[in-house]
Amino acid sequence: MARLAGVSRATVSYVLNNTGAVRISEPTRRRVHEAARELGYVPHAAARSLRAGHSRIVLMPAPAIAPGPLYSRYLNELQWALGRLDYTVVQHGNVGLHGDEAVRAWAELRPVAVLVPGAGIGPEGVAVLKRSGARAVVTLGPEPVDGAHALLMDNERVGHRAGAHLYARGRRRIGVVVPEESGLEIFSRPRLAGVRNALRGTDGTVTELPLGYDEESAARLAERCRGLGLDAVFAYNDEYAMLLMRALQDDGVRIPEETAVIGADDLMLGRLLRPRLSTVHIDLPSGRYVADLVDRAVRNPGAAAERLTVLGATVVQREST
Amino acid sequence: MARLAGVSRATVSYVLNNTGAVRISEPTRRRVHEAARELGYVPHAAARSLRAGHSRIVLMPAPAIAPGPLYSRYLNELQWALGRLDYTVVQHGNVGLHGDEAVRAWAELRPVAVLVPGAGIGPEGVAVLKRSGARAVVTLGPEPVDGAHALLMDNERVGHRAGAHLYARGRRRIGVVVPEESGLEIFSRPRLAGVRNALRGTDGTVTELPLGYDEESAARLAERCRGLGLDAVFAYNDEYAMLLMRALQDDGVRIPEETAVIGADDLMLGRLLRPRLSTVHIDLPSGRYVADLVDRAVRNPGAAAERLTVLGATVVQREST
DNA sequence: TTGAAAGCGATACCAC
DNA sequence: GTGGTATCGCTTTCAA
Repeated sequence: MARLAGVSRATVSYVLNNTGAVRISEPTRRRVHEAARELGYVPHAAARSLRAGHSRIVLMPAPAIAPGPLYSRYLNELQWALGRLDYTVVQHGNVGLHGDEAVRAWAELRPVAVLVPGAGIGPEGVAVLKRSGARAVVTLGPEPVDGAHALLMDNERVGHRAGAHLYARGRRRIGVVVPEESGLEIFSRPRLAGVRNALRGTDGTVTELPLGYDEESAARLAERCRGLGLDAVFAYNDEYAMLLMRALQDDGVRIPEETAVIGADDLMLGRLLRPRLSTVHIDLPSGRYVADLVDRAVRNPGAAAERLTVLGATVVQREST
Repeated sequence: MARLAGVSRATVSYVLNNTGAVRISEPTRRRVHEAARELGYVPHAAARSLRAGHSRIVLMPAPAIAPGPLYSRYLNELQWALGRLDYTVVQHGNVGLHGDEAVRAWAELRPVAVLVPGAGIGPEGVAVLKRSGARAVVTLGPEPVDGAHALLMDNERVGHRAGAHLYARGRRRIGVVVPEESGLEIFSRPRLAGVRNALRGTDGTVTELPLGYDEESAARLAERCRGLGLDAVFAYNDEYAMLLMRALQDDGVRIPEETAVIGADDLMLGRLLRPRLSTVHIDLPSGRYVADLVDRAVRNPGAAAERLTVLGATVVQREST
């Protein structure tokens, strides 16, 4: 390539990588830089990582369905933080690939670390990734996976907080909205379980309420709520809560007097409703924090897998409960 | 590697790639497959694309700020469609990189095609990508870029539709909400311009209204609206519309009688407000369609750059206008 | 039907 | 200081 600019490729490599051990004369450096710019030279990541035996790629599977606005904000923060540590963050769009296939598709890129949200991987998957050169595998999900570091997003706790809050406010017949949309079970099931646990051993009851993300479904569910005699509902997140709350109001149900409603995720829009929507605010770990964990794991691949619970959940009471 | 399983690496390559021209004996194939599974062998994408001279990677820069829920749905559809055509979709998290730097970071991965949303690239950028082996560069944005195929997201039209609608409903003093959050200008500026164009030469006036995504900002703006004597507002999208509408209502403004409000993007949540929010529904091209365009461009890199306007905008009148 | 060997681009070591 | 050269994992051509 740019050795057409007068020098050998080795020299080019030295110059462009600013190798400390070897000193190149200033005129030569300039010639190389100029030639590079002129030819629009861009190093070949594949060749480099082939030679080096590893890449600086941190791979994340792109989620099949956006879990909510929270996630994309979080993702950007994380990308920024990893970028500062000189990693290249890459989201792999493996829609339609499952389990093993997906893992192999990720492994082909030989990422130095893999960040898996949800439940997209098992112990064998982790092993495949590690054998293929990944120095760190980090899961972000409800439970740890053997061999991988775990950031435990304890959604069970979210449900527990909501359940305890409603019970403390005197509610006994509690419904829990679970999205019908598939791909959200990883989050919604633990939230439901959390409510159940909060009410276990009390006189409260918990009813699962499937809800599709559309108005007809909400109208049907509102009607069903009436029949069930519920006095409170915890919805998967604020969007589903808004949907149901509207339908209940249209049915003449007074909120919170007859039925209390609480959501989760603390979206801006929940504050706009009347009554203002109570919610469970979720604290995700900062991007910095996760980025540092990844970096530590990469530098020290032998270390024991860390397991950290990283999801703070606090009830924000507004007017709907 | 798996040649420890009895055969040469060439044979392995044949078997795993199902090469048609060479036939391998069935027992050998089995031995190779078994060994591969046992060793957890995964081909090395870098080595392959180094040798082949090209990859199957379609690269998209990950947007710094999610333009809305519409986008993630669209992205998934696109990823799925490209996956079916055997491309590997990769979102490059280049937060903090600008212009040229970002383009070079993308080029390092030697993608076969690059899909750039927004205004993230200029003609020189396209040239760099092409020199580095990209067989297709496609922009999704307001205006075409030399050398690249363009899917013209004509946000000007969105604003135009909204402006024309409001004017037709008898409104004359029209405010246009523009997000204060940076990164959204690519979408918001053309929408504002569209309203201006729709009202050019009439007795209507257009006022730009900056709005941050929070309640205090909305309250301030609501007050300002009163002073300006506006009788209609077109908001950047439904979320900003909801925010402002709530603030106006809290100020005692009757909607739509005193002030009409219309948003854009046709989000589910807009229907839940009272009055139901009017909106400009946006038709994005199907993932299939864009995937086919990319595939055509890759197969036939010499062809002239296609320029297609791919954004349908229709006013959905509900109760707020 | 299989094996040997060249070569993709970048790098690191070793001579000059 | 600088220029050859072997090397990474894989595909492909050529020979056997």
